[in-house]
Amino acid sequence: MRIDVKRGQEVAKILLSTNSNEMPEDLLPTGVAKGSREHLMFITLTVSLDYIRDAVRLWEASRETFEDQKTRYLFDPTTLFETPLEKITEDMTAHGLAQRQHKDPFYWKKIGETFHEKWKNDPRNFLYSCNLDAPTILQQLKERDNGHPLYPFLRGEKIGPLWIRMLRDNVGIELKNMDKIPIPVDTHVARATLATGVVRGRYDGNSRNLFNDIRSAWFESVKGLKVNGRSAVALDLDEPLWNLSKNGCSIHRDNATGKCEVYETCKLKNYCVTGTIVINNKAEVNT
DNA sequence: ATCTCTGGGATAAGACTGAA
DNA sequence: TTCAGTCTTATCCCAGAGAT
Repeated sequence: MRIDVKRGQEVAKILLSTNSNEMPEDLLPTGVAKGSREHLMFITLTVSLDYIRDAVRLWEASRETFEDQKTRYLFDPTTLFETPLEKITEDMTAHGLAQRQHKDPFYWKKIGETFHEKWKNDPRNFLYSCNLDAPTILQQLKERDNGHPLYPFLRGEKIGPLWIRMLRDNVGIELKNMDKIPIPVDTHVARATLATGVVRGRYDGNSRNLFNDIRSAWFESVKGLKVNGRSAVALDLDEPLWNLSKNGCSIHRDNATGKCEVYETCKLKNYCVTGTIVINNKAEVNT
């Protein structure tokens, strides 16, 4: 695969200059103050389940769970620590929050327990212990206890950087060295990157190597660009790329023409490439 | 003839595990 | 460290049954 940095810069420039669209995580549960500890817990625990499922519905289910007095405790680390797994499982199912009926509640509880036991019930203590340095936070998420991850689901290659971005964009926490954090590559970011030809060529195999190329592509492409008067970072492209694919590149994109349903109005239509783009747990690309 | 419903099969998806 | 395989369930698609 070839990484076209020049093209990446042009695409990034256009994406950064367009108004941001709403993301599934932007809506707060009623009664929660932006930037509060409750908000931070809401974002932190919900994002841990933000994979292999419809993101819009996940965040909806999580809001409902928070707004229900009977299940709100699921967002408090100390109560998670004290509550038996069976009860947590039952309550996470009530509003459709748990999709994988065993794994989701088990790891949700585990994350809560870690914040209870290590960080006095408040993830902000964890962030301060990392000196609010984004790369340190990512690295510390990998910590294990007797071989068991302390932050399961939060520590992954996609979720980790996604959490960092949400800390900045949603919770409003300023972190250092954000330029060192890779873009969280999910199917949408991958499809948008490939459909715009920023990474292109032939690929058939495990998607991991391809995703590495995509991360490099955006690291390189944002260099020298500005957004809101500061230097742009790769994370700034997560939201626009995600929406680009969600609303376009992945909806009935035609391999032969490269066009999708919103082609005519898309600001990036001049960058559409033709050819196969298939992203599953394997990737098949020929653009 | 046309609809609604049901169930089976395939598919998608990212983290995790364990083997190499 | 890398790679292949496992886990898990909503959703889509389609065939066939049954209802109108």
